[in-house]
Amino acid sequence: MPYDPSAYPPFAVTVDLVVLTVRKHALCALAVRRGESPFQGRWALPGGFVAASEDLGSAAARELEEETGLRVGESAGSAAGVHLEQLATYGAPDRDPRMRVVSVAHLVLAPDLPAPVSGGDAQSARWAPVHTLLLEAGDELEPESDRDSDQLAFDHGQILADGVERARSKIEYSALATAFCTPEFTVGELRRVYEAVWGVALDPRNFHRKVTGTPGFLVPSGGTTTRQGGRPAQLFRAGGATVLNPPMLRPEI
Amino acid sequence: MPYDPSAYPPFAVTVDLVVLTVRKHALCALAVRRGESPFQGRWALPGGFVAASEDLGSAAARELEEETGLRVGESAGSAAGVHLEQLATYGAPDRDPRMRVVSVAHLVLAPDLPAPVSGGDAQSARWAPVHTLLLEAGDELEPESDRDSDQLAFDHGQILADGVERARSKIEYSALATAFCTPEFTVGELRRVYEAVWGVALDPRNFHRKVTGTPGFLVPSGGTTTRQGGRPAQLFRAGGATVLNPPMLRPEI
DNA sequence: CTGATTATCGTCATGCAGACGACTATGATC
DNA sequence: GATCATAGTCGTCTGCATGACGATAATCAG
Repeated sequence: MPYDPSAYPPFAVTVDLVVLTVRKHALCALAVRRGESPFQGRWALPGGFVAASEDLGSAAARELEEETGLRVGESAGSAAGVHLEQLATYGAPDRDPRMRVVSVAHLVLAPDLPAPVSGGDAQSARWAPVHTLLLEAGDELEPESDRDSDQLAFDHGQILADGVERARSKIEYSALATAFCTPEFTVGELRRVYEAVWGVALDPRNFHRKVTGTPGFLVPSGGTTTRQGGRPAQLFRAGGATVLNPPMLRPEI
Repeated sequence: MPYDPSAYPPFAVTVDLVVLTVRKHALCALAVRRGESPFQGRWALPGGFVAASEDLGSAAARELEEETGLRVGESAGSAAGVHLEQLATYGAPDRDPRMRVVSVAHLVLAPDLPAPVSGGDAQSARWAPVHTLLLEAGDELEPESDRDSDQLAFDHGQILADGVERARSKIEYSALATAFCTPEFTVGELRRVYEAVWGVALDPRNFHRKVTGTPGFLVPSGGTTTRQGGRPAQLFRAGGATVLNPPMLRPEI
C-alpha cells in the first residue's frame, strides 16, 4: 500500500441520524423535509457533513442538537436519558447522485418530546411512526397517505430499518429501553416502551416481576404517580446496569 | 443544509479488516507488517483505500482476497464458510497523522488456514493470538516479546478489540461459530471454537446436547472422523439457521 | 490387552419464563 | 357515597432449558 496523497479518491463524509422515540404507543422516528434537490420536498433523516477536524460522534451530537435541541450526555441538561451510538456506514457509489458520499449513520434513543422542535436548518421536521416511513413499494397504503412522498430520500429507508432493528434487538439484552423514558418512570411506562418498540403485548405481571427482579435495572426513586390512571405506581430511575443477564425475551411471532 | 460541492471537507476513506480465525486453541487475528511511514515496521490490520466507484463491502472483500486469498461468498470457492460483515467506522481527526482518514472496519471470520498467505502487497503477514496484540501499555509482557513493536499501528488496537468483542457476543446468539470451522466439522471442533473465542472451558456433554438440539444449527453430513483422536465423531455441516433461540450461554466469570 | 482420549447418552436439581388468579388503590360515573 | 373501570402489584403452578456430573462407547497408542 504505497502512500501517495493525491492517489486516494476524494469522498464526502456525512452523519445521518436515526432518532427514535415512543409517542402514543408507537415507535416514531424524526424526519426532516428536504429543501434542496435531489429529493426536494421528500422526507429524509436529519444529518449533515462532518467538519474537517470533527470526530464522527461529535458531528452526530452537533447535528442532533441543531435539529432537535437534544443534548447527549449521561447526566447533562434537561433530557438526561438521551442515548447516541454509531449504527453503521453506508457508502454505495450511487447513493447520492451528486457525488461520492459516505454516511456514518448514528442511532439516537430519546424520551417523548413535546414538539418536533423548530429552529433547525431543515424547512420542517416531524415525528412519524416508523411503520409509515418503512412502507415498501407494494405494501398497502391507506388512501389518504402521501403515497411515495412518504418514502424517505436516498437510502434512508434502509438506514431507518437498520436503526429500528438495532433498537429492537438492543432493548432485549441491555437496559437501553430506559432511554425512551423520562428520568422518572413507572414499570408500566417502561412496559409500554417495550410494547411499542417490539409491536407486541406483554403480560404486565411477568414484566413487572422481570424488571424489578433484575439487579441494577431499576432503582426506586421513592415517589409514586397516577399519571397513567388507576392505582398509583411506584416511580423508578434507571439503575447502573447496562446489560441484562438474562435478557428480556421478545415473544415469538 | 445548502449544497455546495466545494464546501465539504475532503476525506480519504479506507477499509480495515479484522480477520479472525482459531488456530491451536487460540483466537488469532491477521496482522501485516507496515512497510511505510508512519508506524513503519509495526504491525497493523490489513486494509486499504476504497476505490472511487467501489462499494464499502466490495472494497473489504477485495482487500481480503488481495491479502489472504480468501473469497467471501456463501457457496463460492474453496473456503465456503468465510463470513464478512461491517464492524464500525473510525474517524477521529488525528487517527492518521498524514491526513483525514475515515476507516470503515470490517470483521471477517474464517476457518483455520494452513499458512498466513503470501503474495499480498504487505511485506509480511502473520496470524497472531489476539491476546498478544491486545496487550495494553502496563500489561505484563513476556521477556522475549517484541515490546511495543507488538502494539498495533494507528487505532488498530481499538478496532481489533471491538472486532473481538463483536465476535464473542455474536457467536452467542447466532450460528456464526460455524464460520470458524471447515465445511464439515464435529461437535467437538465446534466446541473448541467456542472455548477459544470465549477463553473458557465448556462441558462437552451439555454443549453436545445444546448444539444438536437446536433446530437448524447443525445438519449431519453422514460421515464420521477420528481426526481429533478418540472415538469417531459424527460430521456435521452448518444448517440454515442464522440466529440461535435460545442463545448459547457464555459462562459467567 | 490396557490405558488414554474423545464422543455420546442419561439423570437430576435448579431456576427462569409463560399463563393466569387474586388483591389493591386510585379516578370516573351514577 | 357506591359502583365501576383502570392500572399496579403479589402469588402460584407448570414446563423447559441449563448446569453438574455419572456412565458407556469407540477409536488409537503402547
